[in-house]
Amino acid sequence: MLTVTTVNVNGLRAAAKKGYLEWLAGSAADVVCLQEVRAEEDQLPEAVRAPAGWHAFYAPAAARGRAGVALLTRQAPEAVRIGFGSAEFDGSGRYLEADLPGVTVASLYLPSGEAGTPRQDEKERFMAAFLPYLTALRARAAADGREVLVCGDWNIAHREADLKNWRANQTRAGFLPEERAWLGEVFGDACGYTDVVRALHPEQTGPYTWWSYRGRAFDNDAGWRIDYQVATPGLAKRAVKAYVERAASHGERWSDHAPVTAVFDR
Amino acid sequence: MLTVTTVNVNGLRAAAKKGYLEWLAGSAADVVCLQEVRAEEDQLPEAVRAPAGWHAFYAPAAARGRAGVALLTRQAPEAVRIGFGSAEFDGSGRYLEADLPGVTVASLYLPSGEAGTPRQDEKERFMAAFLPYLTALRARAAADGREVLVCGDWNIAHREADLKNWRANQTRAGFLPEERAWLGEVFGDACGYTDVVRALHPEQTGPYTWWSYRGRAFDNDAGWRIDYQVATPGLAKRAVKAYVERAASHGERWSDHAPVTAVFDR
DNA sequence: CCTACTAAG
DNA sequence: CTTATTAGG
Repeated sequence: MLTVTTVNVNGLRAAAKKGYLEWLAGSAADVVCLQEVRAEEDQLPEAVRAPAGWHAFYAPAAARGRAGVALLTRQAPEAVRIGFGSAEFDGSGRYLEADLPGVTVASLYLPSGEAGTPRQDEKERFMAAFLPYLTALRARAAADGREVLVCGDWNIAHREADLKNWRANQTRAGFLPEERAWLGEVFGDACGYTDVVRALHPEQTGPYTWWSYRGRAFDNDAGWRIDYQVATPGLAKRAVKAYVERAASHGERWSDHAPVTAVFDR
Repeated sequence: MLTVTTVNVNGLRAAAKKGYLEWLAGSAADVVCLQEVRAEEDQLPEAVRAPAGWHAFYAPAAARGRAGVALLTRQAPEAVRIGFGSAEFDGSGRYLEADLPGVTVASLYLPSGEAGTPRQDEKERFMAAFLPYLTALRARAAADGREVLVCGDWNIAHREADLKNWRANQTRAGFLPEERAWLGEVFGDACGYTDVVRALHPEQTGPYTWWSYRGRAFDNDAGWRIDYQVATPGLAKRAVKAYVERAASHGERWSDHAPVTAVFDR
């Protein structure tokens, strides 16, 4: 079995003060993908930076306190790589991948965007550069006899079932038609990846993975499913279980996102 | 009797959440002078902006969240003026005065400074501009048959008894020789004001009015006396009592400064 | 609303 | 250490 969890921690230092380490201690995952670390390695307490029993790898953003992805693995990876060959984004703390036996696992933090602003243009540039990489990655992995799993905060809800108020959000970043279409391409024949959670739960609403801190979004379950495990078909077929930890195992919420876990047969 | 209190609140919004309003409700003062309000009037809850039973006047800084002085009076003043005729400082939220029957009361927040930096130059420019104003204010008030009381955070400890570790602080802003000499001029014959608390307690160490939030300054009583009530001699002679509220009446500390109160005979 | 940053104290 | 700011989410 291979168990993988992905979670946007919304600031690893803050999360660690609110229960992240207790959650991690109770996790049975083999690999944990983190997004929005928002810290350099040397800003993290040792127990947070490299928890006992884990190998930890970080891809911080050049801008202090912004973005940042990480990977925790129980077994040492064969290789770890930062970025996806983009001059603009490789130093932005948004993509990190590790080769484990038979599978490449990546931690992705796609830009959030904001409709009608330069940050939406940035998101679109990221999407434009990342789709061909995903296609090439799948081809490369297939040639090597490997599977691929790209976990993270994709900052796009794919379909109407993936967010609470889809009608009101059709003009908001994260549910724009062009964003949904782009994610459709990721899951389409040419690119060829599978949405692991949706494949196992095709009729379910959500499960949501993010609830804004504004208003009473969490209490009202006004959530979005924007965190995904995106797998090559051979790996997706081996998925036996997938779930979102809406209620943290240890009391309070330590992020505005919830951990998304998938279990794969070997 | 006229009772006047001055206190640097270090952010009125934060102070209000920690006990300032409860302290004010227990105050017997006729006039309260506030410094470091750090808010526009419209950023303050109504109960904080204009507490019941008080007339409230504000002189905010042009830079949001910086400096800012205020005056609370139980009786409506005859007049209220912002600034002291300085193009550089009148919009900086550092000086506000009100005419009450027979006395002009001012709330002053002198720049903090930092030795060897441009902020120390700014402090020195303020001092250079403010001393002649104090002299003129006294003359003008005398001609009108009024007394003057300039209350506030002067950001200078006058003598060795006015801070805990004077030896270690001789090169630090707030106890530099030129700053001490300048305050000596305020209290000297040419300018002619009196340090009300020191006049009533000539032999006492302190009483300190500020303890840094850094380290354990408050617990160790490593304080400075930098908040003063500075009066014309006729008013200073009427002072019957003066004290510093090191322990807030209502439990916890709501500022790094303590209220300084003086009671004057009519 | 929340987490970072930075300036100021 | 604490208060604000701003940017980003």
